[in-house]
Amino acid sequence: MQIRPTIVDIARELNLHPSTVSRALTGQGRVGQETKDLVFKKAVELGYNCNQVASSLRKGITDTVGIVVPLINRLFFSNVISGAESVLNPAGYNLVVCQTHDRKEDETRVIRNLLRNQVAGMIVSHSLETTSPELLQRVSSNGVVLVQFDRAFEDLAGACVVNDNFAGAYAATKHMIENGYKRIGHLGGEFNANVYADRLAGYRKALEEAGLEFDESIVFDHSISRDKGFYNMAKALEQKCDALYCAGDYAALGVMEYARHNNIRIPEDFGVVGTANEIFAELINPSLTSVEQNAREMGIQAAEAFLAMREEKVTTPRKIVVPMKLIVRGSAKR
Amino acid sequence: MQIRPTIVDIARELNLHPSTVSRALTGQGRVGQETKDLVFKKAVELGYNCNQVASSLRKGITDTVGIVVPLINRLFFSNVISGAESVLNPAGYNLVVCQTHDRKEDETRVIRNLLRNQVAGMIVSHSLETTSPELLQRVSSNGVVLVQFDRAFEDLAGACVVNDNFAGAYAATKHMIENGYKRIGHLGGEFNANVYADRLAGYRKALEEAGLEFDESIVFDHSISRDKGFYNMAKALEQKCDALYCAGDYAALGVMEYARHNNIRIPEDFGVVGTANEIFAELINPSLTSVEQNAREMGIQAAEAFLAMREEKVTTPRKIVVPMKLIVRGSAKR
DNA sequence: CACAAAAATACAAACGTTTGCGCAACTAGC
DNA sequence: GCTAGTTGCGCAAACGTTTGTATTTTTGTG
Repeated sequence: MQIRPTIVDIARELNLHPSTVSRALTGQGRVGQETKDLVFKKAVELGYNCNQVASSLRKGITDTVGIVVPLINRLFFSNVISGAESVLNPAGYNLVVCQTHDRKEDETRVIRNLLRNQVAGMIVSHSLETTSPELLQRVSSNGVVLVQFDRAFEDLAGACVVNDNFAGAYAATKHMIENGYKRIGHLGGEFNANVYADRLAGYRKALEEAGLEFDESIVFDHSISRDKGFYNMAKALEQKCDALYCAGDYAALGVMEYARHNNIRIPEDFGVVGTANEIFAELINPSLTSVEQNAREMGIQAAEAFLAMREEKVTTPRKIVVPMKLIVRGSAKR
Repeated sequence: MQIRPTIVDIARELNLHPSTVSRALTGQGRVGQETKDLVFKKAVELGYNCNQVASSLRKGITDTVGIVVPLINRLFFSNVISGAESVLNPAGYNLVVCQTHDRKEDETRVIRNLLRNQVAGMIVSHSLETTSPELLQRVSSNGVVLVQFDRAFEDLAGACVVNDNFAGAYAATKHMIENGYKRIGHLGGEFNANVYADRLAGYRKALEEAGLEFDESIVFDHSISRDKGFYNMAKALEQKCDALYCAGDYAALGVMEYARHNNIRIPEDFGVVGTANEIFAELINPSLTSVEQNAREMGIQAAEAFLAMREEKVTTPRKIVVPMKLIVRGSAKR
C-alpha cells in the first residue's frame, strides 16, 4: 500500500506551483505548452491519479448520480440501470445504485444518503409505499437534478420518463377485440400508481371505442404476480370472461397455467396478453403476446435528460414518453 | 436551491467550536451530554446533513465500493449486485456499479475511475478479454480491498467468491449418465476462464468415473449462446451424441430448438442439462434441468468478505466457494 | 529601446470535515 | 487542601484540489 502521489508532488519535482499543475492537467486556464508536456510526463511517471474526492469538495459537486429502484434484479429495472450506465459512464459520471425493496423506509434512507454524498443527480422510480412526493421535492430543492422514471409524480420539478402505458394497454386490448374476444377482463397492479392507472384507462378506452361494456367486476387490482394471475383467472372465468389483459407477464403466466390445468385452450378458448415482454414470453407454449416496455431506452432517456438538465441548468419540468410496442405472438390470435 | 448548513453553522449558533460539534455528531471523543443534545437539536432544526465528501477527504477513504461486472442486466450479475447491495447499504456503504461489456478497454477505464474516487473496495468479475491480473493487482496495491467473484484470478491478494463449478458440472453429467445417456457432449465457454475450465473438468471427471470416454471431438468451446447451441447441436448429432451438458442455459435452449425443428424428442431421444437456472428453465417445454448458480448468495458472500477484510484489515487471500445445486426437471429424465 | 499588452506562472484562500494536542475546570483520593 | 486524574472543549492543521487575483516574464509595437 504505497502512498499515492498528489498534485503537489508533481509541482515539487518540477519546481512549479500546484495551481499550475492543476491547470495543466485539467486544461483550464493559460499554461505554456512545454510545461504542460512536462506535467503530463511527470504525472504518468509518478503514476498520478487525480483525487476526485478533493476535487469534488472544492467544486461543491460530485460526478456521481444515484439511481433508486425498488429491486435491482428485476429485469425491467436492471435494463434501465444498464441503459443509464451506458450513457452516464462514458460521460464521466458514476452511477450508484440503491434498492428500496418497495419500502418507504429504505427509500428515505437511501435518498438521504445520496444527498449526504452530494450527488449531482438522482434517477428514481419510487417505491409502491410512497404516496406523497414530499421527500423527492426536497431533492430538487437541494439543487440536485431529479429524473423520475416509470413510477412518477408528474407535477414535480425535473424530468420524468414514462412509458406510454395508455397506448400500450389500448393496443393490447384492441388486438384482443380484433381477434374476436368479447368479454375481456383486466389484471392490473395498484391503481393509484400512475403506471397501472394509465394501463387501466387505455384498456377502458379500447373497450368503449369498440362498443364493449367496461365492467368493474372483471377488473382486478394488485394482480400482477404469477399466483394472483392463477387465482384471478378462476374468478374471471366465473364472470364468463373469454380473455384477459394483464398488466404484467407473470400474471399472464399464471393465467396460462390455470388454463392448462383446466384444459382450457389458449388462444382458441381464451385469449391473454401480457405486459413487459419478459424473456420467457417467446419461449413458452403458446408464446405470449406482450406489450414491450423498452426499459433500456428508458434508462438512456433518463440519463440523457439528466445530462441535459445539468448542462442547461434548467429545471423546467418535462415529460418524456417512450412508446410501447405490442409484440404479437400466439396467445391471443385466432 | 438553498445553501446547505454545515457544521460551522451549528457551531456558530451554539457558540461552540466546529470540532466539538463534529465530535458530538459522530460520537467520537469526549463531549458533555447536554451540549451533545443541544447539537443534535440544532442539527435537525437547521436540516443539517453531513457532507460525506469533506469527511471522506479528511479521512482519506470513502464509504463506497465499486462493483464491476460485464453486463448489469444479465440476470446472474444483477442478482449478484442485488445481493451485495442488500448487505452493503445497511452497513453504510454505497455501491457504484460499472459495466465493462466484456471489453478490456472499458474495464480499465472504470477501474481507473473507481480508484480516482478513492473507493474503499471493489467487487469485480473481470471481462472475458482480460487474461492477465495486472490491473487488478494495482487495485490491492493501492490499498483498496479487492473481492473477485465468478471469473477470478485466484492467486491475487484479497478474497474471491466462486461457484463450485466443478461439482455442478459433475452432478449434471452424472445425472445424465444415470439416466442412461451414453455419449454426452459438452457445450462450454472459453476454457481459459476458470469458470468454464472447472465445468469442463467436472464433466470429464463424471465421464471417467463412469468408464465413459472423454472425447475432444464432442467438446465445443465458445458455445454458450443460443445460436451456438443450435448450431453445435447439429455437430453433436453428427458425432452420434445422445446428450449434451451445456455450460449455459441459453445454449441448452438452442439445443432444444434444434431438436424440435428436427423432430428429435427430448428427453426420450436426447438429453440436455443447462447451467444457471434462468427463469425460463422451468417454463419451457420440456422444462430444463439446470445447475443453479445462486447468484444472490454470491453477492452477499462477496459483500461480507469485503466487510470482513475492511474490519480486520487482513488481505490474506481467501477463497469462498458457494455450492451449486442441480435442479432436476424434465430435459434429461427417462 | 521604452512601453503596453499578453501570456505564463505564483500566491493564497477556500471547500467541510476530522483529529492530535493543549488548556482549563472539575472530581476524587489521601 | 494539595496533587493526580478525568472531563469538556477550543485551537489549528490537515486532507488535495480549484480558482480569483497578483506578479512576473515574454512578446509585440512604434
